[in-house]
Amino acid sequence: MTNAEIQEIPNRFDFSTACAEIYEAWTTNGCFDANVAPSKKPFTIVIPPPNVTGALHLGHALNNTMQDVQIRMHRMMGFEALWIPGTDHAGIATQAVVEKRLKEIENKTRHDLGREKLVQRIWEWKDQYEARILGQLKSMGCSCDWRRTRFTLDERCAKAVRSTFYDLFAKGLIFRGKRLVNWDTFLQTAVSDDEVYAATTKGHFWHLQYPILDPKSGEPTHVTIATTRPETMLGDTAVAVHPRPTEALAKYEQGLREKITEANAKDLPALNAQLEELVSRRRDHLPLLELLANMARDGRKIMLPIVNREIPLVADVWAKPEMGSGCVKITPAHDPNDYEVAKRCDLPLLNIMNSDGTLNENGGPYVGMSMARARDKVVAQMDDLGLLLKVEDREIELKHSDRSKTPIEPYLADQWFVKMDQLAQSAMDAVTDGRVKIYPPRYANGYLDWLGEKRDWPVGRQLWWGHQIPIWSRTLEDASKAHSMKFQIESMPERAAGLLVAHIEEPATVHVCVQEEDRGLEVKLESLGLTRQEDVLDTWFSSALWPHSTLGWPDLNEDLSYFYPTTTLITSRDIITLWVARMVLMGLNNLGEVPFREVFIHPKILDGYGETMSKSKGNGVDPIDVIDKFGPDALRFGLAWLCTETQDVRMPVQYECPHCEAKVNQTKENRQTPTVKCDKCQKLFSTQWAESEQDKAHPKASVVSERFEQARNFVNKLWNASRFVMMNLEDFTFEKLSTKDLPLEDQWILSRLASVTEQLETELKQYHYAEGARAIYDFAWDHFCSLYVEMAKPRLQNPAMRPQVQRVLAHVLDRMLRLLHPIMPFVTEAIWTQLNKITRQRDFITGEAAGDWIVRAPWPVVDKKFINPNVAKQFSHFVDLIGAVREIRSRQNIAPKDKVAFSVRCNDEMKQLLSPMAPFIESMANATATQWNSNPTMPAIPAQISIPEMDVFVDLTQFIDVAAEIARNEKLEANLVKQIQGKEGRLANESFVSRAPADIIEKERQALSELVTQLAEVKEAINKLRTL
RNA sequence: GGGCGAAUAGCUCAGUUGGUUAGAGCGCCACUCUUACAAAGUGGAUGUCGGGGGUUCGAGUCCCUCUUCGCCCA
Repeated sequence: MTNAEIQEIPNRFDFSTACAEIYEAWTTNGCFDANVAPSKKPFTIVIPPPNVTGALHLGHALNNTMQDVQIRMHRMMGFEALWIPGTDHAGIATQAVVEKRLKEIENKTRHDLGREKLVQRIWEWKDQYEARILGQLKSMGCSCDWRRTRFTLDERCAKAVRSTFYDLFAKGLIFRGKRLVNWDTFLQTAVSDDEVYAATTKGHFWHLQYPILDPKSGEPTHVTIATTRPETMLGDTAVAVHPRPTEALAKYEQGLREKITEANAKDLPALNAQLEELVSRRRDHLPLLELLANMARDGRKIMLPIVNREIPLVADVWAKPEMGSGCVKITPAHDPNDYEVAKRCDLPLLNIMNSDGTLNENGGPYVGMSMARARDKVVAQMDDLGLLLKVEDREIELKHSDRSKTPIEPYLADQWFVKMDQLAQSAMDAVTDGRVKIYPPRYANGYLDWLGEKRDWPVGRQLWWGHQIPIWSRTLEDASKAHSMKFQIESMPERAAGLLVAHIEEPATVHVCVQEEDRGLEVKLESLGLTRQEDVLDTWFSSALWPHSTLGWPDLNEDLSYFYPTTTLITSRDIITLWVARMVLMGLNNLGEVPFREVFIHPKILDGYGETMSKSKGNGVDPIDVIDKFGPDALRFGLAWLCTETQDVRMPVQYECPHCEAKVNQTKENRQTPTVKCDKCQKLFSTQWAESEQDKAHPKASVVSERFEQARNFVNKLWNASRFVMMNLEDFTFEKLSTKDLPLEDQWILSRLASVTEQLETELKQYHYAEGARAIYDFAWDHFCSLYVEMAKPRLQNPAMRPQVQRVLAHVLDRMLRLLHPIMPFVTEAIWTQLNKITRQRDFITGEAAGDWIVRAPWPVVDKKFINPNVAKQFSHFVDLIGAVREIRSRQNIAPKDKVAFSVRCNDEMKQLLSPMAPFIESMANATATQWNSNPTMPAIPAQISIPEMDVFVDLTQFIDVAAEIARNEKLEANLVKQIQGKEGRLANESFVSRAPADIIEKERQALSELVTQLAEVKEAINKLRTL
């Protein structure tokens, strides 16, 4: 490259065109491909597969940047670095989105379309979003091995899922049972606890009376119960009362009294009121409860109104004597607690609801009605019957489905489960014994607590989008027929071949699990009257296999044995239990080996109000918007800078007005509206919510955050520093430098470079991204650009010095680029390419010529002999001196073009050290030192600054602004007085002097005496200035 | 109700085993187009470290407690 060409390099890095080209070049040259390489150590990461439900937001950008930094760094370090990309089918979420659109646009339900056609639609959706997501990752610079892109519903994953399911079924770890599930009546599927959120809503507490059948004399004629869901009375199969109310009440009272003795004043009145109420309850109500408990033991029945069904009065501890009437209705098929009661008391389970949320034939007169409508009817009828005692207003914690936002109905359904006890234990052991390390370690608690509950995992979903459960079933008339069918099936040759397993579910259902896709076998089973289970598997079932299914398991190939276990998993804290824990137990089950050695949990990105970003809230930021405005390197560096260990990242975001480019803060009010009016130009722009033609006619604003400006500026700084270096490499000659006889500034920058290399490496390996980013930022900006490059300027003008400073510049720039590459891959690659055009020989330590791609360049190896704390200390004197002169200049308002003179009071050693730096003092502070000695002649009008081991006297004869100088000194004086008082106070304190360590006391004494000297000098200076 | 975390400059965040005058970026003020960079340079101002107690010669840092916020679990 000629000098003229270098001069033409623009002074901004044009990321908008360059990055796509660079990325294209990386991929066509196979820079991200990883293959089995026995001579190298593998470094493997599987991507937490993003949902194909929607596009990626900044949280994903953070997650993937953190992974790419590790992958790129380790690739440079010589590992065979593999990053496997892919996406997740996200069963319920994706089906819900597609169904919702189907309803909105075509007014159809999934049943109008049928299973096959709906699934087809979802595949189309998936194709569209998968492409978008992978495109976003590429725009961010993610260096995945794209040849290995997987999807949790693709054939390979399907095979892994099926093998796993079959294996667990064969081991007896999969079973079907009736359970109460969270039923989403809109989507008509069970949803797991983590797909449910609770919302406080206004409701009522209805007090109802049920007549007692044939009460004996002295016995009550009715029991009173209270409920927030009166319509469920239709499904009541008992009323419960506590078996030993006196005892229970006494125990409750004791607890309350204990609480009162420990309570603080604030809570006391409420607790005392509670106690008072309890006492009166014991007096007035307890006899009735004892009577009812007796009646329950005596087998008394109750006539359930409306449906006129006899139900028993039972004794069970679930009925709390301290609450309400002390009696509670039992609806086992529609309430989790009641379900437990029914199991204890052997009560029938009566389901009153259809899957669509209407009442079934058990709903008596209200069959076919929605639950909500039935509620009104039940209440009205009970009122007519004179059985409605009262209605209270009450706030209720109501569970809602996260996907459809409709209230959850607890619903009794057949459900498939994975037995968790052994599996959970294996995953707990892996963390407790350190085979899997979680960073930061505090997150291990939640993981262990959750697994410790060992709750069976409900894996069935009543959906069409997902891996269909590979079980064919038939319910026979009786157990013996079931057993003979099981025997018949087990006699088939496929059984011997290990392709099927049959189990009996009591009393008379045969379940056959089929090991792999085999239409012939399926037909055989179907000819025996078996049908396939309709349910699909929970998405997390397939995600749990991700670290090994992506590597080809169940085929035991080379990739698997080389790259598995993966090295690290980088993810967000909200899926530690749902995903991380399940990957560990599945990896152990399937391969006998943990899926990863380390787990790094990174912070979450919140909006300006501290809320998590989400598409539905409208506060999500598309990383592409940030990339368009600031470039991918700025996005990445900005995220790394923010990625600290303890804090989530709060990120206020702005709309950028497409008319005038003004920033409009995103608020809770405007983040969900289709259009927003610009504060500045008052014109309307549209947002992601614009749907109507009218709204869409306004240009769309991108959503960005000012947080990335610093990083964008840093990219630019780096670009221009590189440009400067390249402009000065025209006559560059390479030579390996000896470490001896280097001038101080060269020693210093090489020392700093070695230190920062070590520091960055250590920080990044520990996932301390923010610290690493800060270290390299400070080095690049403050040390390299602001100091070293500035000091290089006069040396470059000097023919004798020019060759060496060129070499140091080239060397440091080269290594600095490599250090920055994992965080800022594009700009470093762009500069690398330019540098290659000038010279490939830049590293004077190794002497190796640079390769074509920085992405494949070796990571700089720290050469500890360059680390020199002494030089760093010496150099800081120089920095102090420059700072002192500049401060005087600034305070005195001396124009930059005006040269000043100064003298320095210092010892001989300092003179030896700093007087050779005269050219730099000249170029960086436009100042000349006239004297360096222990007793310099004062200028006629001096401005004095004391810095460690030196007093600097700037000659102000030409420039004096007396008032400014007095002000500066007075401020200094006040500051010194304050400090002196503090120190004198401390040293006058008897106990400080007697108890503090001697070195601390000595330090204080010395500091004090220096301060006293300085104060005297400042005072003298002020006096002198006043005489002028 | 239980657990984890947070509260430091106007904003977003750092702050090592307790030890001089608590830092960064953005923003703010002043001055500068000095031949890499005005997305820059130089200098400057800005803090009752959430409140209250305690331990200590010494607390942003350790302990207790309260308040507020976030997340997880029940």
